[in-house]
Amino acid sequence: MAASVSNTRLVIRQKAEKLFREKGYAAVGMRELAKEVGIEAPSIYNHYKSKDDVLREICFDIADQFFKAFGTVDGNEKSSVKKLRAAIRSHVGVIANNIEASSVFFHEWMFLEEPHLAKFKKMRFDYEQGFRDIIERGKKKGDFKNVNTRLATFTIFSALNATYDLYKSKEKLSTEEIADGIADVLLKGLKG
Amino acid sequence: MAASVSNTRLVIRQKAEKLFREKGYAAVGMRELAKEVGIEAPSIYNHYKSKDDVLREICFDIADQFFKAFGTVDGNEKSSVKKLRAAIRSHVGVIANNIEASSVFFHEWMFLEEPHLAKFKKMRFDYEQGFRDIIERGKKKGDFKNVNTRLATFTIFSALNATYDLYKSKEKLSTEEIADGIADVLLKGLKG
DNA sequence: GCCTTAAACTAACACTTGTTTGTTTAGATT
DNA sequence: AATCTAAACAAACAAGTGTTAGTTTAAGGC
Repeated sequence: MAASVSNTRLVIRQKAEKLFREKGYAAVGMRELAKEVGIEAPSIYNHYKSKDDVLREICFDIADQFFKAFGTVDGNEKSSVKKLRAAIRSHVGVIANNIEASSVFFHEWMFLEEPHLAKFKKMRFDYEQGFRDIIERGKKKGDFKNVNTRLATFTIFSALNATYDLYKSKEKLSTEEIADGIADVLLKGLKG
Repeated sequence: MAASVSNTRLVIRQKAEKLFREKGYAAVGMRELAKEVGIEAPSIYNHYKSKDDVLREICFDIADQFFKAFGTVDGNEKSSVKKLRAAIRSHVGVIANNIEASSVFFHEWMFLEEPHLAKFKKMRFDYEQGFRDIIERGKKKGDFKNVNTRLATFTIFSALNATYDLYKSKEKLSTEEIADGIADVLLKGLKG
């Protein structure tokens, strides 16, 4: 039941995620990708229309996951601090469940071809807007300091989107430790 | 006087910084780079040994600047908070003075060939160690909260190394505003 | 006016790029 | 057993890759 996607197609995608992350999209050839899968390059075209098609699937699948995860953050009843914490946890959770793919999402999206590139940029802006809204409302309610919203959002995403590096390092941290650790630094600050 | 480096060599480097940043090292060809300079591809080899040679000069020059800038951070008399602030200002200052090149430094170093790649990694580790030391000493002195040093350093560098994005955006911020704004968020936190 | 030298050029090399074409293989369906 | 189909393959395409060889151009010092 449910042979919805062939196994080969899935392997192609997983190996693409790994290779695109390791070497960058432009530096990975179709023959190299095929070899990693254990087939010949033209066989990939039985499963994907083009090289760009593989990248597109990776990037937009992660984008969907970010939106879905943010959708679970409760809308109105929590405090801004709790809301931001929940959003950070959701975001880091998606990265944790898609370590290689999310790294590709963050660093290789620029190789998407139009019109998908424009659509991607819009989606990312809309997603980030959710975070900006939390901060704006939090500032008005007095939950947050009167910081520059853009600078704060920027700092948050910079930290969150680099968490890939933490997962591949020696000192193992759980997703909760990473999410809460970063949230602590961002919310309470370093100063003792 | 002081025709130490020809003008063409400098233009090659500047255009390389721009193109490597825009499209990624692997996606930029020597013919494309040459065209941007206004010469033919083989002429580049009168000034640089190879494509990798161009990337190497860009990356290691920025690395030197980071070390020199960190060297100006006063060693012993300041509080840890002031020391961290000074280090952040120095770091952001280097990025501000080398917007394109520092973006290449952060995203394209992986394309360096050995043995330079290994040397680069070591330099970066040593540089980051300076920040880890500040935080460690600050924690011992009670200037900082008892946070996870690695997580804190990670958060700092994630934010600092993405500042390139702030410079190319519409809402113009000065280097001081960016450095102090990020430092404020990191030190004092968002919570009001 | 000649010689040197730096830096440009054209032409080409060997190889790799993403992709298409046409064919074969193997497994499932009838 | 015959048919259909998904998915593999080898061969080849045109274009592009970094780089080298050999040559020409142009400016400066004697």
